[in-house]
Formats: sequence, C-alpha cells, structure tokens
Amino acid sequence: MPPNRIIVHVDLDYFFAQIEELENPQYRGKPVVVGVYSGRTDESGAVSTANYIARRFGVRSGMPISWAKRALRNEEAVFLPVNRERYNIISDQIMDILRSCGDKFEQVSVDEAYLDVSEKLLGHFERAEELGRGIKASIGEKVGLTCSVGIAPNKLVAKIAANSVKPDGLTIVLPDAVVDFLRPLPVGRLYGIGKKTEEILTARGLRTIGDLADQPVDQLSQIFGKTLGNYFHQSANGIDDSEVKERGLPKSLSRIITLKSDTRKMDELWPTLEILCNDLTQKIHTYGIAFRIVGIIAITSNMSVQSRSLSLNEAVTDKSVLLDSVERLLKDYLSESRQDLRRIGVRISAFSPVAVQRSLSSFLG
DNA sequence: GTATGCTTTCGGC
DNA sequence: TTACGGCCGAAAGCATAC
Repeated sequence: MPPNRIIVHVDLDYFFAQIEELENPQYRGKPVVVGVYSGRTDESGAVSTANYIARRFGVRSGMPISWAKRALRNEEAVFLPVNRERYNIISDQIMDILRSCGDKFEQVSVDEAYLDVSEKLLGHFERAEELGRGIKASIGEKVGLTCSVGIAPNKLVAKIAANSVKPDGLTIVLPDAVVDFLRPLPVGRLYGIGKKTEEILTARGLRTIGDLADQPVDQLSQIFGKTLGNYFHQSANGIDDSEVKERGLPKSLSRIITLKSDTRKMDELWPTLEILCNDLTQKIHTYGIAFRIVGIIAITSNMSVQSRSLSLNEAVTDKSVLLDSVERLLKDYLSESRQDLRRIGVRISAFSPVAVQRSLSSFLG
C-alpha cells in the first residue's frame, strides 16, 4: 500500500469557447462568447461560457446574451450558439485520455474529472508535477486544449487546488501543506457549504476554513448535527476519504424549453410537454433505466422558478405513466398559480436499471 | 436528538 | 441599468421514523 493517496482533478479551461477557438483560429485574440439562444428574439438567451478575453469585459456564465453584447459593443467579439453534440465528442476523447492516465477514474461533468494515481506513483508526490505536466501535454497534443490541474492527497483538496490557478494551471498541494493551503480560503469553498450554511457560520464569526478548523468538533455537531458537524470538521482540516469511482447511472434526467410565447393554458402547453416526455422516454430506453419520481419545472413570466414532483409506487418506463403524471402535476400547479409560464420542463429521477428482458416470442423461440 | 426520505430550491457551467 | 438557457447535482426545508 502506497504511503499517500495521490488524487488529480482536471478541469478544462473555458471549455465550450476554447473548442470554438481551436476549430476556428480566426477567433483567437478576440472575445468569444458561447450561449444558448431561445429563439424568441434574435438575442434572447444566456451565456454558457466565455473566453478569458470576454471575461475581462465582465462577461460571465449565466448572463443574458444581450448584456454580454452590450459589454462587448466596442469590441470585435464573436457570439456563437452552443453545439453540445460537438462538445460531447471532444469531451469523450479527453475522458478516454484521462481514463488511461490513472488507476481509477471519475468523470464529474462534461469538462471535469478525478484520477487516483496513488498506485501509479507508488504514493510518491515528488512525481506529481511530472504526471500533471504529462496529462496537460497529452490533452494539448491529442486534442489541442488547455486545462487546469490540481494534485493533492484527496478529492476535496485536489478540486480546490485546480480551481486556485487557471487557466492552464498546475497546482500541487503536498500532504504537509494541505492545512496551510486551506486555512485562508472562505468556508464556502468547501463542498457541502452553500449560501445558507455559510450564513450560519459567518454569523458565528467563522469566515475562513481555518476558523472552522479551529472550532471544536462537538460545537459543530451541536449546530449541524453529528453527521454534518463531523463532516465539516474533517473537511476544514483537509480530511476526505471519499474514493475516486467511475459513475454509474445519472441521478436525474430533464428536458426544459422556452415557450414561443408566455401562456398558462393547458391546451397550449400540452404539445410541448408531449415532446419533452417523448425525448425523456427515448433517453431512458437508451440508458436501460426506469424512473420512480416525475417532476415539472415551471418558469413564470417574471422568471421565478417553481417545481412540483411526485413519487410513483414503483419504477416504470411507460410513456403513458409519464404523461399522466405530468398532466396531474401541471393541473395541480396551474390551479395554485395565476401566472403565465415562460419556460416549462419535465424531470425524472430515482432510477433503477431495467433487467434486460427477452420478449416472449424470442424466449419461446 | 439524530437519521432518513420526500419535495422544492439553489447554484455551477 | 440592461433582461434571461438548459441542463445537472447539491443544498435546504420539512415530516416522519428510529
């Protein structure tokens, strides 16, 4: 058994926009903004990713495209629609490279992954820099993209390390340096600490991870319960034993769409919902899974987001059950709300694998 | 008092 | 100030179970 675990976090830099730069060299040196266009008006939509040149002008993920256009009105900026199929192909190529770089591999999202290289490096952190450079060089040579890499004794610290220097960063946090690395950072950088928890901590004068680490574990347990209290205490002290593990089934699948015009009429919403349900049933068949929870997501004219969901008694694959559930949820929702909807979505979750079934005829045959 | 499960909301990219 | 996608997993809030 190696003396240390060595965990790598790889994060592709401004992924969508970087792919566009790679495939269209004439964009390089210009601000590049990739976004989702809803089709309502020419500019209606939101920014997915922007390159660092665009970010210098204040462009951010999630920003309305019209804002980004205004921020870049005096620049020769490039605005592009997302091409998810294309990005997924590149992502698969990169993930195949990364999978071969370590003993264990875990893809977190389209542009992020963890590697466990403990065995490969025999626990020797002295070889971490060479390995990190090697990973970056492989992706650079085979795909042409840059990434930011963090290497540390666990997933928690590796991810924070990768995020601390970007783009094109390589940050190594040795086991002895973990505590000093974490201490000055705000508590919100820890996994599991969101806005609410951060508020509770700040109210008690606990602003940095160091403040949290110095807190007696019993006191944290008193505030958050034993499980969370222990967990926060461990995280703040740089302790994380979670394993790098290839992910299985997705936890949820959803489809959401912006309506051509706002409405709260069932007969105007229904054709759209049927399309969303069709897409989802197709997806679950390709995954070979059944769902037990069905939900709808409604975004009203004033952009407020609401959702409703229900649990079925058992996991199913039927489109008819999905449609019936969605109909019931939407009717209930509409009876409670008077606002028109701008966007509407369907979400399914609580999956279980469907046993591969042989049809009766093939069984008999 | 804590764990678990269900539902809704949040937040990252 | 402007005005706005489509996903996903995690966080949060609550009720009930242990």
